[in-house]
Amino acid sequence: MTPESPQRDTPGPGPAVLMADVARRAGVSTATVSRALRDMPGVSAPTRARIKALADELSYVVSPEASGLASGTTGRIAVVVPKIDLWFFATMLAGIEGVLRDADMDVLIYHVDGAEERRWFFERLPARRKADAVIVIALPVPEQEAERLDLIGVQVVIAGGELRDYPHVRVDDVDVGRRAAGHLVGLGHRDIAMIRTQDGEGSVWAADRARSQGYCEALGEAGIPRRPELMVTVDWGIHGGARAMERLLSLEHPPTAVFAYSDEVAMGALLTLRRAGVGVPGEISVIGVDDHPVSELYDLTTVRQPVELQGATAGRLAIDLLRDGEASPDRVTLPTELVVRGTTGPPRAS
Amino acid sequence: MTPESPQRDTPGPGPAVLMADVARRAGVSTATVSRALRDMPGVSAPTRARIKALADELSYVVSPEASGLASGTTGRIAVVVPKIDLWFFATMLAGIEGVLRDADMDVLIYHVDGAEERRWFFERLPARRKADAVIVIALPVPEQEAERLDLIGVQVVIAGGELRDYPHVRVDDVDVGRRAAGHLVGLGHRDIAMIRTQDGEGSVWAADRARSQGYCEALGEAGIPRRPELMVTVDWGIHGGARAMERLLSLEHPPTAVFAYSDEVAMGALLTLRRAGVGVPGEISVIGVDDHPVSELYDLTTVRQPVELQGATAGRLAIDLLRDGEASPDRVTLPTELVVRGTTGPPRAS
DNA sequence: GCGCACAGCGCAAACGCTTGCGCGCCCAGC
DNA sequence: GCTGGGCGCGCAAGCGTTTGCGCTGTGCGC
Repeated sequence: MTPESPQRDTPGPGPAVLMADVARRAGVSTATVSRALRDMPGVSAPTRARIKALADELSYVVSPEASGLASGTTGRIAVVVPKIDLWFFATMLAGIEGVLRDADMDVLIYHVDGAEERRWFFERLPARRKADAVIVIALPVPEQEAERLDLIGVQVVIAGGELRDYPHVRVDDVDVGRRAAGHLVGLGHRDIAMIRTQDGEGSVWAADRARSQGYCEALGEAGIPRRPELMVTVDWGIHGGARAMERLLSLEHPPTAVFAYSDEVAMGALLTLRRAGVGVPGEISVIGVDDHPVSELYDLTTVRQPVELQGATAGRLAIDLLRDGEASPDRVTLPTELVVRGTTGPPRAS
Repeated sequence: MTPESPQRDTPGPGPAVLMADVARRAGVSTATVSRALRDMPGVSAPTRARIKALADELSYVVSPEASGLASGTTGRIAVVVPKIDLWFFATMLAGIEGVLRDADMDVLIYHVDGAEERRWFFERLPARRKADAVIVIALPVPEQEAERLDLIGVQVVIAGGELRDYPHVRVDDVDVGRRAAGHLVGLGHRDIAMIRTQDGEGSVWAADRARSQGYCEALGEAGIPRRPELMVTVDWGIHGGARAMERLLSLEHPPTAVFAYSDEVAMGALLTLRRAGVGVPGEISVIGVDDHPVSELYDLTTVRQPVELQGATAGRLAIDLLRDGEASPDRVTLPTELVVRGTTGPPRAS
């Protein structure tokens, strides 16, 4: 009779199967199992195959804790994301998650929404020691708080913007603004408004500032005098856009064209225009930024930016940085594209 | 003078400070430091205070890997989320993240979008051994795949739906459907359509099935004969809603009211109606589900469901389950609420 | 005045891996 | 036939915490 041995062939609740179990059944040491499973040299092909098959059969998975302790690595990447319920950030996150998953990295998220949470995050740095790298999706951070990121002790990558000297992936928002306003100028508009945005706490984000600058530059190059009252600032989102448009319509000389910070803002503006019975683009043209999934449906002219790709690129950057130490360009600017649809046209012949 | 070139390998103040460092400086053993920092008994108040202050000063943080290895716990909770770029899921995630962060738990996300990724996820179970619990945000899973969740070896909680016998947090979607359709019936409508949805791959999700059932029940109770052609199924989202409405309008006897699976679908329907010049609610009433942030702006009547709260509740449930083993009710149904706004009204007197 | 209980703390054994090093063994080259 | 060099693998020392247990010293009851 063979000595009674625990028959936990069928994995299930109960003590997890350890590397030692695999090693024993394979008749090798745990060292060899470890090397075999991670495709490290020093294991013959047959042995490696046998071990892998066995591990598979026992549905063995390494303990990330133990592995991490021993190797000094976590296999995780932290992602700091503000306003996760906004399309832009969620999509960016999806892009990041995709490449990280393909690289067998886990994704830890830190939702940092608002100034208070931001302060808390940078004060406590809860991500410390928990990941091999940190990806921060663009959010406004005072220099003083940003400095604390160095304490985190791992690579930091910025997605969708820039921060200090950290490697980043973004689009050229000044160019975006110039392009959008330029399109309107090219159509013959001279009274061009811009709807700027701020978050719920009144902070203007860097992307907004850049797009505004582009807008100003485009008007300047066209020799169009600035009309400050055509620049309105509202809270993000559809609501803000709607309110902004109301303000613009109430002007003595309303604009003939509007450049909205984002497509969502533009949709809000469109809503107000429709309610007010103002023809688009007959009386007023509208252009946004993003190419939000529903923009096509609204026939909205926009400057498309590759959001998911920005996330994916940032993820890849983080991984490369981790592996090669110093690889690939570490300041990436992705291209944008003007998508002309039905909400922009020449100004009404006056 | 130190001609030594600047080391770029100093991303932080040298090697991380360990518990042993804290212990030495405090003149105690690491055991005491460990207990002190985690507020465990066996440490005098003065000692504890001294240790905490010191740890703070050295900005010490425990190694999650080491701590995890020793304690057999990870301090992490995995969240499985489909379609993270949709408002519903992102908001649910935000709710979960909030309570978990407050409980000092980290959140690992697994974006499982589509059948292929789903199969892959349940086949490999990449979350295994990586978290103390898993929260699955409702997605359709074949029984055969769902069974594999047991292999994960930790608590599983379902948010926004049900799955097998796992504890869950959700709303009563049958009731939601009954309520929405009931509202329309109450207004006097008899030709009530429903726009159902499927995901990009043609699967109808459980919530949709439930709401449809509620719809049928409401009509049945009112003695309204079913007109199968009034039940159309389209892909999620605004686009789907728009297309569905087009189909309904092309019917020989179009409905006088439409119950859309969600607010986003309803918005698509509204868009089509506006384009077609159909008065709302004059000629056709529209009701959705969710109370999406922009629904108010569209003056959309809807059945509100507490999305973020569902997430938060699921998170809390997971934590309680972890701590007390078996606490609190583990099958929670949150209330919904009919929000009557401007897109529903009595049918046109015929 | 003698124990006894208990508070406060240290010792050291896990926890489950990774990895530097060393030891056979087989084969090729002289 | 000897030797040198790999290759394939095992040994064992960590990796930084947690935690059961044991030790000391104080205060209290009798």
